[in-house]
Amino acid sequence: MKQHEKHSFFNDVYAVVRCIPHGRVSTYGAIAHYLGLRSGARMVGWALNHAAALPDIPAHRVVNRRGELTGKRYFGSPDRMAELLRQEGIQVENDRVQNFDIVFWDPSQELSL
DNA sequence: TTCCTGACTTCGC
DNA sequence: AGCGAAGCCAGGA
Repeated sequence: MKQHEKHSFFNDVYAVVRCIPHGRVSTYGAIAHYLGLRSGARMVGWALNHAAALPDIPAHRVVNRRGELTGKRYFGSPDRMAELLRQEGIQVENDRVQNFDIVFWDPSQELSL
């Protein structure tokens, strides 16, 4: 993959994450699938890791397919990610998003481009 | 160059 | 239901 394409992939991930509505969450796999990657879920997390430095990327709204806060250890404080979600009205219990099927936001279903 | 690792997902037992 | 292994792609050593 060329440098320009990688840059574009990063931008796409950031754009989708920025579109996640307040109080909703999405998953790595859903974003990867929306971007056309077969199993690029790990790449989404990898891109988000680099996006952690950017303040306007709500990376805390991206969890794994079971609603688990797998990326919490990259938010500085261990409970930072859970607190950010709770501030948006999302119930978090034992590092898991409650009512995940309700707050789940699928870009390929709700984001029409 | 090869080998290992990872904010994941899916399949099999 | 829960756990382990494989598949996946990109970067770093």
